[in-house]
Amino acid sequence: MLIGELARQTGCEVETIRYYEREGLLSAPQRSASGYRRYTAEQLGELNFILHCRSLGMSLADIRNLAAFKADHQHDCEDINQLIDQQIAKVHQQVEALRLLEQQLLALRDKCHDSRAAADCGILQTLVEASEGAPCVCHTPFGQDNHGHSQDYDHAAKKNGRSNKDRP
Amino acid sequence: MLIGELARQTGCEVETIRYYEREGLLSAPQRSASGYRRYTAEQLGELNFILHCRSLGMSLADIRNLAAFKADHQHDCEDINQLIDQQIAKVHQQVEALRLLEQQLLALRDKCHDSRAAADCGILQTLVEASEGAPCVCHTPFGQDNHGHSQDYDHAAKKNGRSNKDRP
DNA sequence: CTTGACCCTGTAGTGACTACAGGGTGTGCA
DNA sequence: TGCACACCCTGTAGTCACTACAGGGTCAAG
Repeated sequence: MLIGELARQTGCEVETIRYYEREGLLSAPQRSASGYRRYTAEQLGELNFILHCRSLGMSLADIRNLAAFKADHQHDCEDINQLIDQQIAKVHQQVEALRLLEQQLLALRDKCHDSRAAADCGILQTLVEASEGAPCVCHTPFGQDNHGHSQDYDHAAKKNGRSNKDRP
Repeated sequence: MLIGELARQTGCEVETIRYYEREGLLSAPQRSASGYRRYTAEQLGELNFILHCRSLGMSLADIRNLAAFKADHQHDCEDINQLIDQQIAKVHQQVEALRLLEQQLLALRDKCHDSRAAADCGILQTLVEASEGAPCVCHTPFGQDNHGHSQDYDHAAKKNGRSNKDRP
């Protein structure tokens, strides 16, 4: 099977497949006389494994590790469990950070519901005052006196990633 | 004030400040005879505004827009409200996607609690079977018969971002 | 013989930084 | 005066997981 067929069967883009090969995640396939990649069912499984792990939010480095464990049948699976535990912890932290963020944004949003001039906008005023050192509604949503900003916000929200599906 | 002092006062790294200037978010400061950047209190406020917005998860592009609205006092603040609404929607989506992810990982984790050989590890087995087309516990956590993987997972978790705080 | 779909390599772009290299400046101290 | 050392400068390249081209080659059908 050629790379385009593999792409169709897995829903993975051709260029992503080549990228995984370059990164050493996917084993290099045999080549036809003209240099075309020829994939087997085994490699289809390999790619599906990678995609499944990716859909669980694992990094390519994690997947590389997992694949190594998979190849080494005698390896103590405690390492696998740990990898999943770390992934759970990471995702859990992100959920918590983002939930806090959502609360902060909602508190900020509550500062203005009208259509006024920017100069009178409660949201903008709140943001400007916060930048001048005032305690801000968005970072003190529950009346706490916390100076500075949330310490454990880890920029999880900075990537507004999109899947293949919601692209036009 | 020199750039190092501004960095200390804001908790922002020197190189990030220069980056914001390059990106046009922070106005270019005056320079000393030897070319050193000299910042005023106004620019301190400007940077704090940016950092505050960043801590709310806004992109630099959003912050650029917001700063433009801020400068144009007569601008209808409906645009500001909309920007915050979009940010809330984005964060909310990410929270939902990550919560689903967490459930999936927990379901997977439940497949193995022992210390066995990798060949017998329930987690690994589940992942391998899933890559062979079997319905997987992690992507059918509630007994549904959903083929393929979660459609609205938007790679929110793929950036395992770290803040300044948790670096060694 | 041409068309058009497919394949190849290699490079550059994304976002929001971060990390250097290789140099210049400013201040304090011996 | 010489030197150490902290600070500053520009410019470039790296991070992650792709994505998008450019510029070319291959292959089957009509």
